[in-house]
Amino acid sequence: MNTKKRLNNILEKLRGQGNRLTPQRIAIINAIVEDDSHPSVELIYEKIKRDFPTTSLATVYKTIRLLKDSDEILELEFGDEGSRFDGRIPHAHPHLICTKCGAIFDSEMKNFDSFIQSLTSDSGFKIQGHRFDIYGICSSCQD
Amino acid sequence: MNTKKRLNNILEKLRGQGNRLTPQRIAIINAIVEDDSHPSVELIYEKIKRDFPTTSLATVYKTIRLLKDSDEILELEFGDEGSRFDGRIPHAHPHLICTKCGAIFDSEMKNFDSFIQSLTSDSGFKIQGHRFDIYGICSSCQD
DNA sequence: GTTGTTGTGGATAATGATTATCTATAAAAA
DNA sequence: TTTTTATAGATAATCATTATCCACAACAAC
Repeated sequence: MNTKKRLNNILEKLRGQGNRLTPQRIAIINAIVEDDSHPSVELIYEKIKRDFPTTSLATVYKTIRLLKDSDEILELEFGDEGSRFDGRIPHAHPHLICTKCGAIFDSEMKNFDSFIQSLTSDSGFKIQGHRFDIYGICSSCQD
Repeated sequence: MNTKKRLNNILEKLRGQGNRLTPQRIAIINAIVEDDSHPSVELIYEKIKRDFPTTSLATVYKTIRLLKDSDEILELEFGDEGSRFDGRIPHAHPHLICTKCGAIFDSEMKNFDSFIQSLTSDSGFKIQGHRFDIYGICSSCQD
């Protein structure tokens, strides 16, 4: 699905839940959905302020929360270093994280869910989700 | 390696690095090393206070930092909910986390490192480590 | 288009786990 | 025993995130 279509789908879903579609909100959602770099809150905030200079950081946080509650983004928490967000692939999947430049890359793996199932089959767990981060040095930073 | 032997190994390593072995420090390290429940800072703190009632929370944090810097414990950060610690298996490995009772179980998997290598072989990453948490309901909580 | 209702934006205080700071004291060496 | 200096304990500071407040704008009804 292309970005514009996904944006409209999300806006419609939110409207259907009784939320108002303010210009700031639309701008924030659009910024997240079109960005595949797994941006931080601060980065989204800076981008939005170009068009809406009076935007508050709280508004960014509130809109992100809205998207999370609707399962339209994936939050990757990093403790002290704050969170990064995946607005393109909202379901859990492995990420490759460069410890040098901070870049985050998606690593879609077919059958990853079934892999987890087999890994945990003898544990008696009823699996609900996961978080899989792989740390290393990206190819660019190795040069 | 049994717990007592591992405790002595850690204490010797720390002493060799010029650190002093205070009774509080030994007690904290022992508490972490003998506990396979992946305790929180607060839990360790409460346990230590039984024998050393005047212990400060800061001392627990400082000792944990010491162990981390020596790669003798694994910290599992959970953002708001604080950290949990694996003092038995200090290297990265998958964990099963019960979203109902909060219990954390180890999931040692042979060849997990080579699995990661194969998963990331076409990414150009030089792998350094990982974090793999699997969320679900443990067998006890399903009853 | 106008009006009325109410959810939202912006500013800022509050939160809470973790860290930094400071000084008396205890660990280790001589 | 003495001396040196790292550590324990108490507490303030930090910082990402959340809560709170009210003026205002989004949307529905007319």
